[in-house]
This record gives sequence, C-alpha cells and structure tokens, in this order.
Amino acid sequence: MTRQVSESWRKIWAAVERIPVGCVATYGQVAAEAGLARRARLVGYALRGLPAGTDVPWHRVINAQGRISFPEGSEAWLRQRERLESEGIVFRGGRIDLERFRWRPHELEPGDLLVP
DNA sequence: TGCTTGACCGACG
DNA sequence: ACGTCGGCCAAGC
Repeated sequence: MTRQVSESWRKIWAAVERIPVGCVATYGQVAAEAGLARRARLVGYALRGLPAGTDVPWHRVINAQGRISFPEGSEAWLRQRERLESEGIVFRGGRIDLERFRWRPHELEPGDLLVP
C-alpha cells in the first residue's frame, strides 16, 4: 500500500516549496510557515523523509546559525552548498548571512509586480 | 508496548 | 564565544 505520509510532513513540504530561489529559511521558520510553530525538529525529520529526486527545494533550509546542518565536508553538506551557491547564495566563513538571504514571506518578492 | 533518536530552536549562564 | 537544558513529537527499534 501507499506509505501514509503524516499531515505534518505534507504541511512542511508545502512550506519548503514556497521558499523562493535565491533565499533560505531556517528550520524554525519553516515550521512556523507550516503552522507548526516550535516544531523545528520535525522539519528536519520531514526533510529526511523526502524521496530521492524530489522537486522540493530541501537545500534552501538551513539552521538558525546560518549553517548547513550536515557535518561540514560531508557529501550531503557539499551537495547542499553547491546547490545554494548555484542559486546565488554566498557563504562567508562557512555561514550564510541570514539578514541578507533569509526568506521574508511578508515582504515583497521578485515577481510581485512592483518596481523597487 | 516503551524508550531512544534526531538535517532543531531559543533562552540562559 | 560556548555548553546546557527544556520543549517538541514522528519514526524506528
């Protein structure tokens, strides 16, 4: 039978899909966007459960310190960093400046039909 | 069944 | 800057 995916996971995946190209969101932020405030750990678990080859942009989710939550230098860490850099995210000292790249859902985004 | 484990967070000392 | 702690809760053993 089809594996039953929990409602929480679906909400989390949907929230991750809303993160725009060139932006990142923290685990806590994704949880809040999914209507699951304070359940940041669940976000990590839900991402771990994504099928291989998914279109969900899991790489845009980083931790609250502005770092990738895989062991530095690991294969997964490198893969995530490459994807982010290809989208224009800049790493300084192994970290991403959240002030600069964090997704701000309440503010204007590219494509919002308004000139800066 | 029950206990342990996380791609975590925020507060506090 | 850094370690610790409580909160969180589905999955896995």
